[in-house]
Amino acid sequence: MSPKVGIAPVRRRQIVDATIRCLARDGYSHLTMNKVARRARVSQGILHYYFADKHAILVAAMQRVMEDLERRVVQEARGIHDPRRRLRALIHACLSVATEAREFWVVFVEFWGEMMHDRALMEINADLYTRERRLIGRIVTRGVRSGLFRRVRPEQAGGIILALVDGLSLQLTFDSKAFSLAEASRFCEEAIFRYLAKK
Amino acid sequence: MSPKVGIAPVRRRQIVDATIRCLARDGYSHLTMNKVARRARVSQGILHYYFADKHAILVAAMQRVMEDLERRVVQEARGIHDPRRRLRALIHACLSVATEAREFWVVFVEFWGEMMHDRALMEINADLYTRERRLIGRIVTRGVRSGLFRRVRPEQAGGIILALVDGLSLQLTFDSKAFSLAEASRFCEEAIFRYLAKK
DNA sequence: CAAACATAATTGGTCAACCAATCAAGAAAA
DNA sequence: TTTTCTTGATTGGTTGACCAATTATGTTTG
Repeated sequence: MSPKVGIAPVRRRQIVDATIRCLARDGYSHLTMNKVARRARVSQGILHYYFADKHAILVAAMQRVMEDLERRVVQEARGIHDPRRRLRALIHACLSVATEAREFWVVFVEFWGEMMHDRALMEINADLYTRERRLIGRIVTRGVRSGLFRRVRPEQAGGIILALVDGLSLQLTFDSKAFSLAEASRFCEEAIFRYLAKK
Repeated sequence: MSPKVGIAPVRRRQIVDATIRCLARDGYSHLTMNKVARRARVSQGILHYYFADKHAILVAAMQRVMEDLERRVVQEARGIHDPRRRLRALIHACLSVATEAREFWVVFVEFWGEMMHDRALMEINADLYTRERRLIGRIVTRGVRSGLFRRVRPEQAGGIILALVDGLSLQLTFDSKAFSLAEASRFCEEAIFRYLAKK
C-alpha cells in the first residue's frame, strides 16, 4: 500500500543538503536544478516530485540553514549558568560560525541578499532573529537579576549583541586581514561587557 | 578623428545606474542584460561595446555603490569638530542609509552574497571597509586626545562601530517590526559611548 | 566652405548553451 | 497487483555573447 515507507523525508533532506552545498560552492546566481540533482545523486525529475519548484527548495534550504545555526548557538550556551560566561560562549559560537563553519555562514549571507525580494525568506529570517534576541535577552535579564549587569532592556541588548556579532562576522569573512577570530572575540566581549557594565 | 568625444563615460554611467536600479528592483538572481539595456534605454549590443561581459558591469556597479556609500558617510560627518557629535552624525548617516536610501542598501547587501565567490568584488569591499575603519579610528583618536574617550585602539574601535552599524542596519531592514530607525540610533549611540567611556 | 573621408557609436538580429519544468514509462516496494 | 518512486528524455523559453551593417560625428583636404 505504501512502498518505500519513510523515504520521503530522507530524499527531501538529501536534496536540501545538496542545495546548501551547491550554494556554498558556486553561489546563489549559479544554482541550477541540474547541479543540485547531480550533487544529491538523484535525477532531475525527482526534485520536482518532492518540491513544487526551485523556490520551494530554496525556502526549505533557508529553513535548514537557520535551524542549524540556531541549534549551534543554543547548544553552545547550554549548561553554563554564569551569565557572563554564558554570553561569552554564545559570542564565540556565533563568531566561529563565520570561520569554522564557513559553508553555512556563506549560505546564510547569500540568503540576506535574496530575502529583500522574497517575503517567504524574509519571514523565516525575522522569526529566527526574534528568537535569538529573546534568547540573548533572557541571559542578560538573568545577569541583571544577579546584579552582574546594569538594568537594561533585554530585547534591546539582544539586538545590540546580535548586531555586533553579525557585523564582526562579516568583516571576519570578507576582510580576513583586518583581524583574527580571537581578536574579534576579544573586541566583541569587551564592547558588550562595557555596554552591560554597572557604571 | 574622434566623433562624439566624451560620450563614453556618460554611457558607462548610464549603464551602471540602470544596473543598480535593476538590482534594487528585482535582485541579483533576476538581473539580465536585456533588462539593464531597456532600463538604460540603449540596445543590448551597446552593453558589450562598453563592457567586456556581464561580470564587468557588476564590478563597475559595485564600485559605484561603494563609492556612493562612502561619500555619503564622509560628507555627513564633515564640518563637525566635537568627536562625540561627529560620531553621532556618522552613526545616523550609516543607519539612515538602510531606511532612507533603501535602494542602495539593498544592492549593498546583495553584493555581500556574491562577494564570497568573486575575488574582484571582495577586494573592492575590503578596501572600503579598511578606509571606513580608519576614518572612524581617526575620529575616535581625536576623542581620546581631547580626553573625551578612554584609550582604545583606533582600528579596533572602527571595526566595532562599523559592525554594530551594519548589524543594526540588517535587523532594521529585514525585521522592521523589531525597532525603528530612531530606536536603533539611540541603542547604537548608547552602546558605542559606553564602549568608549572612561571607566 | 563643402565634399570626401575616417572612426566611433549604435543597432537589431542571430546563435549556441542552458534553464526550469513536464511527462511517459518503467522499477521497486508492499 | 497496486501504489509509490524514480528515471532520463523532452519541451518551450531565456540567457549572454557575438557580429555585420548602419548611423553619427568629427577631421581633412581641395
